[in-house]
Order: sequence, then C-alpha cells, then structure tokens
Amino acid sequence: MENFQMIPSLLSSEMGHARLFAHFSGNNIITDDDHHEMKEEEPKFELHMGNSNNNFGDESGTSFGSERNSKKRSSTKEGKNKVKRHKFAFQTRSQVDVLDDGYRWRKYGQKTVKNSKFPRSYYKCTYQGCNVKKQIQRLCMDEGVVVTTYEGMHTHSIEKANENFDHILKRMQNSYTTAL
DNA sequence: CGTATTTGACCAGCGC
DNA sequence: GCGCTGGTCAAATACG
Repeated sequence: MENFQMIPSLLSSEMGHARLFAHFSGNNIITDDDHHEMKEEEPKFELHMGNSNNNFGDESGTSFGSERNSKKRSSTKEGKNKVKRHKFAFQTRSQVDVLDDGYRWRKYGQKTVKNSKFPRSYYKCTYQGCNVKKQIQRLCMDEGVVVTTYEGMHTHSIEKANENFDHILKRMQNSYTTAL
C-alpha cells in the first residue's frame, strides 16, 4: 500500500518525460511491475515540465546511503522497520534503455534476470543526499519495451528541465530515424 | 585527473 | 540448511 503511491509534483514531471517517450513511440504508459502493491489508480501523470520544488519530506532517509559499515549495509534493506519507499514502474516503447528524465544517474550494478535475456541495470541519483534509485530492464517478450522502476523521491529539483527536454526530443528523433 | 561504468563478489531473503 | 535470485558494493577500468 505504501508502495507505488502516486508521487506529487516533482516525480510527475519525470513521468511526464516518460509519457512523452511513450507517446512518441505510439505507446502508452502502463505501469505496474510489482503487481500486488500496484493495483489501483492507474497513474495519471501530467506533463509538468517546469520544476516543482522538492521537499516532499523524503522519507527515504531510511537506510540507504548512510553508513555502510564493512561490506554491506548492516540491518538495512528496509528490513526491520519496514519503511517502504515510494516505488513505481512504467513501461515505454523506446530504442534507448535509459530514459533521460533530467536527473543525473550513476549506474551501480547490472544483473542478469531470470526469465529474461536482457540484463537489468541499477541506477542511483547522483545528487548529494538524494537516494532515489531506478532499475531499467527490457521486456524479453518485446524487446522494444523498456521497464523503468523508480524507487524513492527526489530531494531536489530536476536539473535543466528544458534543455533536457530538448535532448529527449532529439534523442527520440535520432533513435527513430536510425531505426527506420 | 576527476567522474562514470563495468563487473565479480558479497549478502539477504525466500522457497524447497 | 542449502541453493537460487535479486540487490548492492567497490575495485578496476574506461572515458571526458
């Protein structure tokens, strides 16, 4: 329940980008990945290109990023105090795996996924103190479809939204012209 | 040289 | 308990 909530302003701007992607490729956002938690309210993302400012009290302070002792996080993994972070997924039909949503992401892992010939990539937002993560993976049934899963909420504004939007458009155009 | 990516290892959770 | 799988770390490497 606490998962997959509809995220306020800032995040919706991300989704706006995504929807653009999807729209351009003649597809719609679908969402859902984590079935159970997902259920209701099919997301109604809006295209907020501008920034909205953050502070939706990132509940994420939780466990990530803070101290990592020796190797792994110690008690971690939202384990004890099951604090679930906002998490939502959506699908887009796109040539590019990573949808540039205006934030800066650093890849920190990649895993092969069972039942899929495509690997899943793990990204973290590089903004200091922002512990948002996302996973990207392609559908094995339809390799044109990319599933992006966001986790957490950004504690900062989107970077260079407009310029970025321009990039998105260019990139989409490129990928399409090359694809054709 | 600073930053980002790659990639193998490590760890936890889950099912059997 | 054991093995499998997903998620993360961090050293090595690549790239600007």
